[in-house]
Amino acid sequence: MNTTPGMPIASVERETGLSKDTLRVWERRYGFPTPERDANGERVYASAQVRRLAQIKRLMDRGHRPGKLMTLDEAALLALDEARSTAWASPDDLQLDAWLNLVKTHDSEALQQAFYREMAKRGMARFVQDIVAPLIARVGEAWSRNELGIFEEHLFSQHLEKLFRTTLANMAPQTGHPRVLLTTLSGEEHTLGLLMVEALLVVEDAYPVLLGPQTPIDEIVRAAQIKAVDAVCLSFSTAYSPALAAQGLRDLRQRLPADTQLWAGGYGVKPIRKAIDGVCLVPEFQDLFDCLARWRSEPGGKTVN
Amino acid sequence: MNTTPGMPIASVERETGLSKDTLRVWERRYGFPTPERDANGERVYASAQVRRLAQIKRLMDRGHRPGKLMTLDEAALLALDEARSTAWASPDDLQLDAWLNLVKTHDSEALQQAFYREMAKRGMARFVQDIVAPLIARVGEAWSRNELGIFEEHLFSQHLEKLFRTTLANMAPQTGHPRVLLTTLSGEEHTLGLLMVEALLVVEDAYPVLLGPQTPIDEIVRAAQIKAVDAVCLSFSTAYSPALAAQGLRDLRQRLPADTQLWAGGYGVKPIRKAIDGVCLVPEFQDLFDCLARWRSEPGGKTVN
DNA sequence: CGTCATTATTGTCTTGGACAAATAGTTGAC
DNA sequence: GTCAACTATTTGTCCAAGACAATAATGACG
Repeated sequence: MNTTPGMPIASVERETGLSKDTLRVWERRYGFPTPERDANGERVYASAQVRRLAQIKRLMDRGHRPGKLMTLDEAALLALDEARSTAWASPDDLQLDAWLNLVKTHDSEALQQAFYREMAKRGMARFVQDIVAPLIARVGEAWSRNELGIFEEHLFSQHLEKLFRTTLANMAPQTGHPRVLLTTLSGEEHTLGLLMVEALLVVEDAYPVLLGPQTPIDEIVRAAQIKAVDAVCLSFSTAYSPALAAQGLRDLRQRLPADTQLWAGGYGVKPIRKAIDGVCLVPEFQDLFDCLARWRSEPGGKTVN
Repeated sequence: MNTTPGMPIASVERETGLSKDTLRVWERRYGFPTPERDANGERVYASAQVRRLAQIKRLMDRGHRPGKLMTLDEAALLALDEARSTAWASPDDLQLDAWLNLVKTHDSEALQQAFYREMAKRGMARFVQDIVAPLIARVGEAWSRNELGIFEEHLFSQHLEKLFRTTLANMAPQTGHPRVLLTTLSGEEHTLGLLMVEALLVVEDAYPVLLGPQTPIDEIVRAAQIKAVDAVCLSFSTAYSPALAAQGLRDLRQRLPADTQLWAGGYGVKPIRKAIDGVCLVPEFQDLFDCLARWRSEPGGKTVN
């Protein structure tokens, strides 16, 4: 029996990354979503609507506004999804499509081998920028289009995690500058971004200190002092609310010593338009090298205001 | 003169893990916390109260109830923090104390080397059961007693993750029976338990499929079918509500094919008294070997596709 | 001492209103 | 035509007080 019982609002919040408040206010303003009610009068969302909400969230992270998206039908939303895929055509696109297919068909061994081969061929920096980052975006898009499920996405993530962990273990740096603390704020649980940054920093002779995800702000401050790092680098995925990210960065910047730099990277910082004082926004991996170069050009690593 | 002007409710939610709703209802019911208001009438929490909220949250995770905790003063809370769970001494206890001290003093290199040495000495199975699992419990206790911070706990977890990932990568099994899917339910984000189980399964010639944490139930079912596993193994940490775990296990058992076994492990299943039909509870690692042996002795277990 | 029914506790959901930050649209000066 | 400043709209988050179901604690009874 494949009955679709529907989910409560808390599950929808977890699945889509849209807050309960947002879900309720959308229903009030736009007339979408239209959840049923259970015996207790609480919202019960049909799974088709949850999928659509996730798709809308993806499109919003790309810059579209909810007011416009709500008026569109299924076909129009799908057209918007397709639009960008074709727009960003690059020489590597065919290869990425082939790999996306390996993900869809759960061909774990072929995928793993292809990863190692391509990393050896291009070197770490280009591998991360040209292959891994776009492929992660592709997988996310495919997920939002319901072309693959959470299962495939998790398996894909596990392969990448394994790849980076083993590669990094073999590179094992015990020295280098600057020393960079890698973590995320509470609520951001994606680790892959941190691993990619760690790999890039290691090949650039920096010394990353990987702390894992979800560290409260005052613990980040304490860790930065104890580990004597020159910079703190945070990662934000698309799911993280830009407003929360900006607030967290301001909080952290205030408590962190002035001579400790603060970098913020990942797709989640792209929607942040307004620059935050004393925070270096790193929306693309390329910008990470700029941050690194800027630190190295400064006298003694001291920040000059 | 307070250097920290205070934080909005969203930041407190992020820092403490208490929902906005909970924070507001506590204020209404118990008269704590007592945030100031800004010009717009929105709550502004003093950092001292945020620290106290975090402390209360820790005590609640250990089983205390908020209604009692709210009436206590600073000293009484600290007394509860210090209160120790009954620890029975074992020959390895001194060694565990020494290692806990390495965690407290952030001596990463010494800890890592001690781990590898001890694993080589005892073998994987005994290393996991006698050293890693008790040490994780120790670290959890020390954290709840405020003897070490989230920073130290994160660093400790990262070392263990690195250890297991690299060891597992080198063992890299491509075959073996039974095939076991490893994951957690949504809401349980701890991965270390899964990695330990994976290591034990590999040395026992089973074939684990690591899916990572937080897979929705219907995706677990789909993954089990596609990967043609003989069993699904879930992990629950102490933080996970036993009632939620039991409910999730019943739901999953109902949707999973009858010939696919369901194992549930971790400290989180210990409080589950009532056996669940068709679910094998694995509170200790030793019980995992029993499950494995039982599968292998069953007539259906020997059939290889 | 265990088992069942009752009572207390506690987190989450509800509604509808309000407002500030961000974005879009408009006007005017150069 | 370009850029700046001003106004209008959009949009996410916060607030209040009430309600209820799930969990834990308590008491009654065999």
